[in-house]
Amino acid sequence: MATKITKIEPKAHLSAADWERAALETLAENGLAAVAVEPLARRLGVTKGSFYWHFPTREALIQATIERWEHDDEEQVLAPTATVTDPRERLRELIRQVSHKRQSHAIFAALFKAIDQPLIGPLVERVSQRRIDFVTDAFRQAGFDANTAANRARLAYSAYVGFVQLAQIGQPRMTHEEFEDYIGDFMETLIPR
Amino acid sequence: MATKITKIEPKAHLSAADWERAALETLAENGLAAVAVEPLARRLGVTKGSFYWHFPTREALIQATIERWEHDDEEQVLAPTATVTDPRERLRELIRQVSHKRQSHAIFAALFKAIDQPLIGPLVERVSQRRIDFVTDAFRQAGFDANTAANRARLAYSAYVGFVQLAQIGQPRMTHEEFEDYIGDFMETLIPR
DNA sequence: GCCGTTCCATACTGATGCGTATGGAGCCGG
DNA sequence: CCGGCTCCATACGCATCAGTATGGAACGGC
Repeated sequence: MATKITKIEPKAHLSAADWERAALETLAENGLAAVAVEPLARRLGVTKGSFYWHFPTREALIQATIERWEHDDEEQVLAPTATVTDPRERLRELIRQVSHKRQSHAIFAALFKAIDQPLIGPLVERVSQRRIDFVTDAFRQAGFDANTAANRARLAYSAYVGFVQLAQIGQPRMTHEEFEDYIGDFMETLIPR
Repeated sequence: MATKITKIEPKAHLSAADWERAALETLAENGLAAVAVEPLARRLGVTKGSFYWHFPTREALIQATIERWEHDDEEQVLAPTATVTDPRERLRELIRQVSHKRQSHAIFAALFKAIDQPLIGPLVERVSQRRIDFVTDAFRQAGFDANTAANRARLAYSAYVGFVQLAQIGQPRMTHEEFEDYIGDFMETLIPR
């Protein structure tokens, strides 16, 4: 009767990867603070006796979880669009790719909320640097001088980060069409023709 | 006798406003979670016996603190620039005003981190809506149609929110001059001439 | 000087989390 | 079929924080 949030139940035996998956989901849904041993154990239908067999500490779980995420994320976002040769089209493709990954947005927003944590701050910094560099390169190849390209990349990435934050409160109360229109204006404003 | 982290010490008697000030500072420095009764009491050099005389609960302190902030913030940011008649110049003035308020950025970032809290989410939503509306109006007066103005305002506000977040990790590792240059490009890109 | 109000200290309870210690159930190779 | 390995349950200890109960010090009005 009591809302148990999200219990997953099955599976006789858990693996470390199971804990990491549950941790990432909980991170996206309820933030890093909710990635706690006992609540996770309840969610998985076991007790923390199980957890401490797979991981030495909570920190180790978080470490493993975000490392996996960092790896997967780069592989699925930057790498595919990097193959587009035309820099403007590459940027547009990146924006199209990124703008629809809602689960990814939730995770990224949760990471920003925990940016003061020792494991999370450096992570977000690494990821952000890579992404900004990626976008900066594209703008340079599109004809901007180094300085202007860096500024434009900062602006674009800031807008992305801000959007992800605002999406949390449904602030841009937009329909799907309005959103597509926004993305269109976004690209037209930031990417020169 | 050992001084704890940022102890404020003096003052024989505290008022509710003293607690609210300490709460806002702690919010900016260490986030909402750090706005806890006992740590705050330690910071103020008293015990929580004092706190519970001034406030019925921790939530009441947070409520009072953010209400004061919301009021002061609107009065000090939007109201002054609203008097500028030319819409483009009004936007530029707003950007200039906002871009240098570091304490305000820290508070706003902390609020976003706690956006899932019942008191904070609606607050951020109210404030964001006001600001976006303010900017949208300016863009419309600058000649944009309603739809494009709304999109441009969303973009500008998202970039602001994202910047505030990124400033936390010193991500835009910029000198003062680089920052001014960025703000210049920011305005040139988003505000038509 | 007495007294009540203001402000705070002390000492609880209860909840929740991390981490540890230990034992026990099930399965698998010998 | 038995000892050992894997995986987990149970029961601790320890810490932190919200909130309560109660008493006490200082101070002003009378």
